Amino acid sequence: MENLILYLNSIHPLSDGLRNYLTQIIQAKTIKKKDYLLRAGRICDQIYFIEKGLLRCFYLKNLTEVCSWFMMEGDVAISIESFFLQKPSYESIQALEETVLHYVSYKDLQYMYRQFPEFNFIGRVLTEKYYSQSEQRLYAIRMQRADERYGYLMQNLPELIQRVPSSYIASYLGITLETLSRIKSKR
Amino acid sequence: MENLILYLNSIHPLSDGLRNYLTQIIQAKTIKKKDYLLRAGRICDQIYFIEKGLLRCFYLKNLTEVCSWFMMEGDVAISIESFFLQKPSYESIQALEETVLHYVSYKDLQYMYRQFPEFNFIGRVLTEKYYSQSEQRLYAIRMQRADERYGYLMQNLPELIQRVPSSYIASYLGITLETLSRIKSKR
DNA sequence: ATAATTATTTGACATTTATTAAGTCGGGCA
DNA sequence: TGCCCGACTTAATAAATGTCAAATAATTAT
Repeated sequence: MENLILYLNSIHPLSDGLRNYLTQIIQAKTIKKKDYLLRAGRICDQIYFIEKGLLRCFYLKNLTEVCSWFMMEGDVAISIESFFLQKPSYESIQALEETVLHYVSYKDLQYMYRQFPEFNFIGRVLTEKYYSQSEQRLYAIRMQRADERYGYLMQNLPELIQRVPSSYIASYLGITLETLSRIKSKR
Repeated sequence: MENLILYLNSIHPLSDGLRNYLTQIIQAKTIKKKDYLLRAGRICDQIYFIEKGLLRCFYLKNLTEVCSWFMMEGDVAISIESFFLQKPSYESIQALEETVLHYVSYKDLQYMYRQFPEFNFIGRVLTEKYYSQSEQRLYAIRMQRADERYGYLMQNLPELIQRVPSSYIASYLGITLETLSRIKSKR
């Protein structure tokens, strides 16, 4: 938990009150490989900070799973629309490795935003950061040919390709496992 | 400008100081059809609020333009990564119709975030809102077949299809004008 | 109104990727 | 050891979309 508090403090100094409050309400949790952090249909009402591990975010489309993204050490894990709008999630979040998390509830977070105005500064900066990353992904996903999208991932997040099974990478790239296999063999 | 201030106030009440400051620094501007709000290569250092009109955001890819999104009345207009990270933009923003805007500079915005903590609340809420919308777009863009992506746009933003020339819609959907034309004729 | 320009549609063919099916590889375990 | 299972690869064919070219329709300027 110290890590997380230090990180938040580096964005904007935390008042003693906020620091104490955070220390009291931040919870910890470890989930095993294949366990779910969120199941489609439920409202994402916790915001998680990943200490260690790897998660995938996916949804069902015509009975098959479509991988929307991966999250790892240092990332915040939520289902964006579900958490921000507090509506049922269309996507699920599942651990691909044993994962260590810290988290707070949506309610506690809103309470902090009201009670400790400086916390909005931190929330804003983090939201801007993840929003920027999401735009980068949108840019990458928009590349027309599959081998270009793979190349972009290879260039920018080679670690993911190592840690994530090919089937999920293919799903994320919007191609079949077979096409991914052919792209790899051509390089 | 009243509109914009009322809108901000509805998210979180503005202190008198903030309201006065805003009144002083918000600028207005009208740009004509085909004029640019931002050119690729430059840093996006203004954040705009669209009073009336329509803009497109696009970038160059192998000598051809790729449309990344459209923005209209009530939207905030920036190039996300360029503005948040204050780095040169890969995309340009151009008016598709005569457009009336209000805006403030990045510097003024940062000043307000420091000087008027409550403004972070508003900034955070708006960032969350646009982030959610961006995720929806990502979801839509990820649909495999072109006719599904078109259908999604038709369902959720039929007005765009009316106001935006087909070539830009096709570019946004990641297909050729010819394919879009065929999709339309099949419906 | 008319010509000139631009936008959209249509057709024939090429390329990319999906689909289906079969084969290979490597590790866990009876 | 050897068999079984899951993960990955390879091949043949089909479907979706792109490319190029031409025709038609709509818009703009004179």
